[in-house]
Amino acid sequence: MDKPRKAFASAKQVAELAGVSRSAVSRTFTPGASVSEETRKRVISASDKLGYHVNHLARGLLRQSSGIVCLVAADSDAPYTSRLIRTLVHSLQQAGKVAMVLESSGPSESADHALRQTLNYRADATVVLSGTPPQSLIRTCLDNGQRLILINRADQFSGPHNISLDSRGAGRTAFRTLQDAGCRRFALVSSEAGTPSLMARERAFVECAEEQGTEVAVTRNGRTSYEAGVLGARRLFSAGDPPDGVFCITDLIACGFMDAARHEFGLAIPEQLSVIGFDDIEQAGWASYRLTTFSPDVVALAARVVELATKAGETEENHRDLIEVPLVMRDTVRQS
Amino acid sequence: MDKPRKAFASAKQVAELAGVSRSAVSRTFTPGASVSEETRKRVISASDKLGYHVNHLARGLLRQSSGIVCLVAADSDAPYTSRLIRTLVHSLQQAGKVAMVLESSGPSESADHALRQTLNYRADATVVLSGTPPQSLIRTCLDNGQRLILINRADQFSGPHNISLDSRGAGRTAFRTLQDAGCRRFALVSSEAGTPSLMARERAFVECAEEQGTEVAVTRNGRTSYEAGVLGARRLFSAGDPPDGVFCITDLIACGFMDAARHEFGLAIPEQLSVIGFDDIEQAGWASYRLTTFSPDVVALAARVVELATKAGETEENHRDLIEVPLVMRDTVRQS
DNA sequence: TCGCTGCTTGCACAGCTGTGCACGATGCTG
DNA sequence: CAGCATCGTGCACAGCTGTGCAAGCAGCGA
Repeated sequence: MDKPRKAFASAKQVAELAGVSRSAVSRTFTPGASVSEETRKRVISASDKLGYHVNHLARGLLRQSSGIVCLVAADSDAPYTSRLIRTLVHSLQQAGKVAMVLESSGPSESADHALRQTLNYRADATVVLSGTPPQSLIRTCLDNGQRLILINRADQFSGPHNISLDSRGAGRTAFRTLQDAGCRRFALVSSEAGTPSLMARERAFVECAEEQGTEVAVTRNGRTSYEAGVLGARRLFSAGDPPDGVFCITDLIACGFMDAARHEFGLAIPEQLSVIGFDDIEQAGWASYRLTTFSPDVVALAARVVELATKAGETEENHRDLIEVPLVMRDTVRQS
Repeated sequence: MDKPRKAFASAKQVAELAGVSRSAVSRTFTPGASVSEETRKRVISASDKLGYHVNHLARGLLRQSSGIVCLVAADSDAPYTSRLIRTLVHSLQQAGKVAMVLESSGPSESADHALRQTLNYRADATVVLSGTPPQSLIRTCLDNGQRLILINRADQFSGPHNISLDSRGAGRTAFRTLQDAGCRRFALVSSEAGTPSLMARERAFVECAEEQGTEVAVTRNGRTSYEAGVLGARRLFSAGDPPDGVFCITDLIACGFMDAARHEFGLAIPEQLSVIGFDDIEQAGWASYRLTTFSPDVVALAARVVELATKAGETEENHRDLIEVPLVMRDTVRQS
């Protein structure tokens, strides 16, 4: 190690080694700039020798665009969320951007601190996947001209792009499907998270039932998790008048619900009990579940996000996308 | 919008509004710097009014330390990997760093391009979770003084920090546990990924069996996934002499293996078949599986990584950590 | 009152890059 | 051969911050 100080080579050093000006080096690595083939060769040769890599911090400083897109999520290890994140990370890379991931769970003070990173690093855009970031921060993002993309949040903000899955349609379709399968006593298993998209699905399901003159037993337990489904099943099947058609607001909940229904209460699915989920997580396709569920097109969603995050010009205020979510029929709803 | 140009406020503007020098602003946001209470108040008031946020790009440029830690992974949506990533992201945030996530799957050319981002952004450290980044890039990282932390890779490099789970011990414990449970015909279900840690577990299990004078049926199928387990079961149970004690190299594989064994071949677990996994993913605890498996302490692992990524001074060359992984007994191994 | 000490504060520089502008060289055309 | 367009190249500036250094100022002891 003969250079303990300057670990990274700078464009200046490359220029000296190649015998050209620093501008030439910069232009070599700027697509569309005017450089002769001769000097380009020499610059690339020199930069390879020195292991030169353009410093994106300095480039971002000058261009007012860091190339960073922030993804903020809570519970980013949940199956659906992690799939979405992975797809986004991949798509962003393809588009020449890079993803910075922030966890917004935990004490709100620390989440607040974390979210400020998106401003500190001058992210080109911020994508809010879940969780409830303080409104004040969202306001701050908007005031600073931060491009903000909210997924599945029906909040009313003037400015950010909104992309939502059609929760309303899904809730109604879920009810009709269960009804068509011959179910009579309906239930809804949810969590206490109170996310806009969860609430919308709940409301749509219940409304649709009321239109048909039917009641729905609703149970909400803790976080949106496997355990929430287990607890939901215990509540519904311990009391009298157990349901035979259940909409679980999430696949994770559905898995817990089905496991408890089968192993604790000995119920047969779909013979005695029909179940529908939402998300189409990987486990929904596993042989132990074969869950009939709504399957959002995550790739299309990610593509749309990247498009919004990348497109520089148009700041169409208060843009809204609504994506329809098809129902995938597997084996947890009785065939009529 | 009265400032279409300069979206973000700079320290200079804050200084002007507060009637102090720009240095004072800088010092206000630098812990341990010398500022009077009077000016600090005025600076903070002004910066709140302007929505000022320190530009970490410029700060990183000057300090030669960006505050960014890169996490590179393949298949980052697999349950174990996503849990590890989430834990790392969280721990890094607590330590005042921020995580940049890179996907190294896909065509090697694009992965190569993605990995260069860690150099472009002058990351303080790079953590390789999985996948097989080209050796040339690792070399480049090291040459540039990049702090590199390899997890579960037994590669021989002089320089990077290595943290590994004790695959060897796990493989041996798995065999002994199955043997003690009375199993006679052993099998190993793995993937074709050929990751160092997988290979080490395989070898240890087979070696231990050979020491006892027993043979092991080994099957490897595709990627490390649920399907790999399904295919493994089909192979092992379609041929004659089916096994009664199986070590699945991963929980994901174990889930697929168990589902196929039960639903396609009607086998009872653990009565006719004992299964052990590795990773202790969330699904391993679900009622449908209740899998006996090895449970790495992800939180401790993450803490160690953060410690290595943060500690500035000591560059103890070629450091190696080996973490023991306890076996969690659930219900998939017969009680003797 | 004088000298010394300690705390603040401003100046100026460094850190690395992208790009407008001017200038020189080169090739093409009449 | 002259004039012009084209292309490549270097200079210098901007973008934003952290910090060493020197200077100013107040306080305190003799």
